[in-house]
Formats: sequence, C-alpha cells, structure tokens
Amino acid sequence: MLILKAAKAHIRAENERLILEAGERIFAQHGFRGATMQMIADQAGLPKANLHYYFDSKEKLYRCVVEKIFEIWLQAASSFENSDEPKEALKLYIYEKMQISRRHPYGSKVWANEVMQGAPIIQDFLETQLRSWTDGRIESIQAWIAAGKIRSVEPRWVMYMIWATTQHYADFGHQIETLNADVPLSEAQWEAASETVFEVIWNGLAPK
Amino acid sequence: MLILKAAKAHIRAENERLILEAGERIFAQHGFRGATMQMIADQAGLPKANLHYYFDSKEKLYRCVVEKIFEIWLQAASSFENSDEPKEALKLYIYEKMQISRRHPYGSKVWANEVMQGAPIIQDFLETQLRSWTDGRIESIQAWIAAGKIRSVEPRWVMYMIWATTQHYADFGHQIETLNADVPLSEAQWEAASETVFEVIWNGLAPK
DNA sequence: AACACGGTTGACCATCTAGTCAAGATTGTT
DNA sequence: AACAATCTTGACTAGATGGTCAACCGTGTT
Repeated sequence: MLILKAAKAHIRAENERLILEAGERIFAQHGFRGATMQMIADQAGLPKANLHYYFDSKEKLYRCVVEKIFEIWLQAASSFENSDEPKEALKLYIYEKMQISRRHPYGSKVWANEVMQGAPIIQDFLETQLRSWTDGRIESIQAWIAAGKIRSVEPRWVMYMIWATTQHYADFGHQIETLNADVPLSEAQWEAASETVFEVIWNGLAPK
Repeated sequence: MLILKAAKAHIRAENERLILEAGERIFAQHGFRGATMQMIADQAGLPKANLHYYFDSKEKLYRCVVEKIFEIWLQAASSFENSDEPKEALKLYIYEKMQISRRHPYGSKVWANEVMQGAPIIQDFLETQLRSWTDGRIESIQAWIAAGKIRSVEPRWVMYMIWATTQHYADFGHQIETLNADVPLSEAQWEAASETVFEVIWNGLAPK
C-alpha cells in the first residue's frame, strides 16, 4: 500500500538528513573526487550500501549538497533588501554572511571547491539564479550611488569584496586558526572581525 | 662520469619545469586526489612513467608545486616593505597581489584547495614561514596606527581582507567570468577592480 | 667506434572505489 | 498473526589509479 511510504517517511527524512550533513563535511574536506562514499558513510554512521539506497550516485548526492548550500545563501541575500539605507543594508548583509561562514563553514568550502573547478556540476545555477540575483543587487547599489548615498564605484567589485572577505573566514578558516595560535576564533574575535569588515567597507564607500 | 650529469642538466631542468607547470594546472582544477598522474602527464606531453622518474610520488610533486607558489607569494610580500607610507605600501601590495591573481590563477587555487582541506601537506609552512611573515606585517600596521597614519583597527582582520579580496579574483575567477557574461575580465576591468579594491580599503583605513 | 650514464617508456601489479545485488530485517496495516 | 512495502547490509564486480620495472634510447666523452 502506498500509505506505507508516508508512514515511513520520517525514516527517509532522517537518513537523508544524516547523509547530506555527512556529505557536506566530507566533500568540504576532500573535494568531490577526494571524498569517498565510504568516508561519508562512516561519518553518517550508516553502511555504504545504504547511501546508494537514498541517493542514486555520488554525483547526485553532491548536487543535493550544493543545492542545499545555495538555498542558505539566497536566504541570507534577503538581508540586503531589509533596508533602503546602504549603511544599514550592508551591515545586515555582512554580519549575516559572517554568521554563515561561522555556522556553515563546510557548505562554504564545498561551494568554493565547486567554483574553483569551473562549476562542473552547478554551472546552470551560476548562469541563472546567481546571475539574476547579482544583477538585482547591482541595481540597488547603483541607486545608492545615484542618490549620493555612497561614492561612485563599480558595484560589481564591491559585491565581490563582500563575498570574498566574509567567505574567507569559512574557506580559509584553517589558516586563520593556525595564525591565531591554533585556537579557533573566540566569540569576541568573530564579533571584532565582523565589525572591522563592515567598518572598513562602509568607511571605504561612504561619501566624503 | 659525473660530468655527464651536468651535461644533461638542462634536460632535467626543462622537464621538471614542464611537469610542475602541468601539475599546478591539474591540481588547481581537480584538487589533490581528483588530479591523476595520467592527467598531469598528458598536460605536460610526457608519458606517465616519466613523471615518476623526476618526482618520486604524487605527493612529492604536489609539495613541490605548493612550495613554488608560496615562493611567489613571499616575493610579492616584499612590496609591503617598499614604503613607510601606508597608502603607498598598501597600494603596491594590493596591486601586486591582484597581478598575481591574474598571472598565476592556478597557483592560487592550489593553495586555496590545500588550506581548505586543513593543509595536510604544508601545515609546517603555515606554522613557520607564514606565521612569522604575518607577525612582521602586523607590526608594520601597528606602527602605522601608533603614528596616527591609519585608524585603529585590528591588523589581522585587515590582512585577511586584503588576502581575501585579491585572491578572490583568482580562486573565484570562474564565477566572476560567468557574471561577466562569460567573458574574461578585460585589461581595463582588471585595472578598475584593482583600483576599487585599493580605494575602498584605503578610504576604509585612512584617518578621518 | 665503443662506452657509460642519464633519460624514456610500455606493460604490469596491488589497491582502492563507485556502484550492484540479493537475502534478510523492520515496520505499519489488516 | 500474516502481509507487503520499505529499509538494511555484507559480499561482490568492474574499472581506475599510483607506483614499479626492465628493456631500450640518445648523447657527450674517450
């Protein structure tokens, strides 16, 4: 009976969650080809064959992981819209992105890996969703310039600065930790780093 | 006779160069485990067995590639010392790093890959050379702050901003190109991007 | 011309890995 | 209790890959 499928849906949901979480971690640490289904299985605490029961192939699992990450980013992107004032909008967005780097470092790394390899799996995302989202943001920034609320700068380079600086704290987290005497950044350091990133960018953009 | 070794030294030098160059490219595009010796051999135009003649193992080849990249970066780092005035020093350093992102995108990606995976091969570099170099730079910045030449900011976060923004143009070059209508940045765009990165950071740091 | 040494290479091997499969265990329903 | 749909899992396979090796080639020296 088909009712049974629904009855056991929670088992499926829970196991898919476990596998996706493990996949995010392992793909981040080893890259697509460096990751093995066995590593992901061990991380998830399930036998390898079970992974193939829920996800047809390694590639499909990977794609699911990447899509999940992209969702989180798009969501954060809305911070950008929450204010008309550039200072407030930028502050919200930068803090939100720093928070994501802190809370989802693995996701950020998977994305970085994928893009560095030429986006073999999610090129379509870049060309559709990311492109249209970026175009929208660029318009916002243009409007701020036109209104004299920030200096005249090419919006693209500013977007890239924000992405780069915030994601750096996830992607290069290991390097940052090493340079921090092998200790992870404290709560206060995260706060200070976020503040500095925002302050420098804002002062850099504010009209004289 | 040992004289023969010298006589054929140019063959060795040339082939090692070919292999290192091919390795940089392939490791950048596929990560350490994703890259295969066969791919590198094809890229270098040599049979695979030849690679093992010049480099004992895949790991040793990889290490050589990473060390070569680190050398280039350390060299660029000297720009930082070429002036006592922060505006000039920062401008030189940022432009130099942008230039490296443009000229050596593969090297930058290999480094990013390595660090993202927790620096399994070059952790010692991070703990020795990178740490001491960074400490030196932090002192320079502290001195600028003490002299009232820039605002009071935690030097670390500023260093990371510079690294992040400049390396982004190499590591995320594919994304940038996609968002640039699938066309590589032009000469003028590289210049504009470098200028914007410098201007925003400098205005962000300059005393009010 | 003969030699010696470094360089070149195809064939080979042990190991690893994505994916398969069929038998068995669970679970909710009747 | 009997059942059917779903989930679980150890054992297996085909193919890929890092590394080896022994025979061979080229070149400068005597």
